[in-house]
Amino acid sequence: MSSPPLVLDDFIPFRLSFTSNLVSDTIARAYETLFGLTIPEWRLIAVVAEGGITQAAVGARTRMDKVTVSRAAIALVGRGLLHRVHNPDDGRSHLLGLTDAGRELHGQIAPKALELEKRIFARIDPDEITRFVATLRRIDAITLAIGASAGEPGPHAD
Amino acid sequence: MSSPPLVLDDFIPFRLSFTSNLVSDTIARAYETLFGLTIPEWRLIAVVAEGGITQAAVGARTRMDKVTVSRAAIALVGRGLLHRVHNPDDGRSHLLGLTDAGRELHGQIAPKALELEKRIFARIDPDEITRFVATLRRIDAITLAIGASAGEPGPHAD
DNA sequence: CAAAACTGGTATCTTATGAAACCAACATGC
DNA sequence: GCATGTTGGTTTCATAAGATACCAGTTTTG
Repeated sequence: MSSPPLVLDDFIPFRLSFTSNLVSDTIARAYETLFGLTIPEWRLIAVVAEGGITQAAVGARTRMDKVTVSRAAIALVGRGLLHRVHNPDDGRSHLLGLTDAGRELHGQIAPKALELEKRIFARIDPDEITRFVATLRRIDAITLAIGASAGEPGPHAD
Repeated sequence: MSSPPLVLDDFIPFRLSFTSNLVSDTIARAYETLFGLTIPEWRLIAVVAEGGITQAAVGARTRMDKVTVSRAAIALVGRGLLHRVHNPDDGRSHLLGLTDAGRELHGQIAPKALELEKRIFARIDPDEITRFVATLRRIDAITLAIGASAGEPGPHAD
């Protein structure tokens, strides 16, 4: 009845976290030095660039804490990269959008991000990557289903 | 010459971080409520259980910051779960080991961790998991190789 | 339409994490 | 044996993140 020995090195949640942190740190460093952006800020720009969206929606899509989103938004508005327009459908929320400056920054940063991604993943067989991402999504679904009955908080780095 | 559009949802570093955080948070919550342990503390116990080891070695294996390791060690020693013996080979470092209480706690926690792991990954085909972990390790190797020439800091959650 | 319950967003407080400075114990070179 | 540099570990300080409480608008229900 005894369990198999637990070897941290083979413990999947550990491996997942390990790799994620490795990649995140590498990328975070690049964003920081290249554009002076934190991960949440970068995420916000990326999501808003895909179309006008409210903070709540950003939180839902990225799983960032709403406080984190709020702070990132304030910072970016302060830097003139983001603007808000009153949401006609809901007086509480504002629709976020990129300013010209924001759009321009996004124009610079997006290719850079894709390049970074490529630098890491280019050496891996495309099929393998496809399967890998599919597995990630599967894990998401399962974990969300489990977490729904327990607790379900949030993230940080890329 | 224009890049493909960047969709955050398909950006692999984001997906990786997303899933990692999801899993980490679920597990962290369990450790916290069940055993009053933080992730670094739990990691420390897991690694030390595999054999006497110094803090520096823990840091190398888990990629935890040495400060984080230090704090976790202090906390666990304070709780009587860990003890240190002078390292005969090096007067600066101590060898960490589990106390009886620590060993007992580990005996409880390890199966629980494996069970949690199982709960998430049991529904996925074993081959798929094997490939998934292999890809994680491949990404580690690549990222480390890249990061070696740039920056290379540390982690947090499981 | 007023009271109750809810939701988007922000301000405040607490805690976790990393950077940097620091101390002690090695290791080398001379 | 002693200056110089390095490494294990802790303390201190700055900051990022989440929990909580809160406010202002919104929906519900009676």
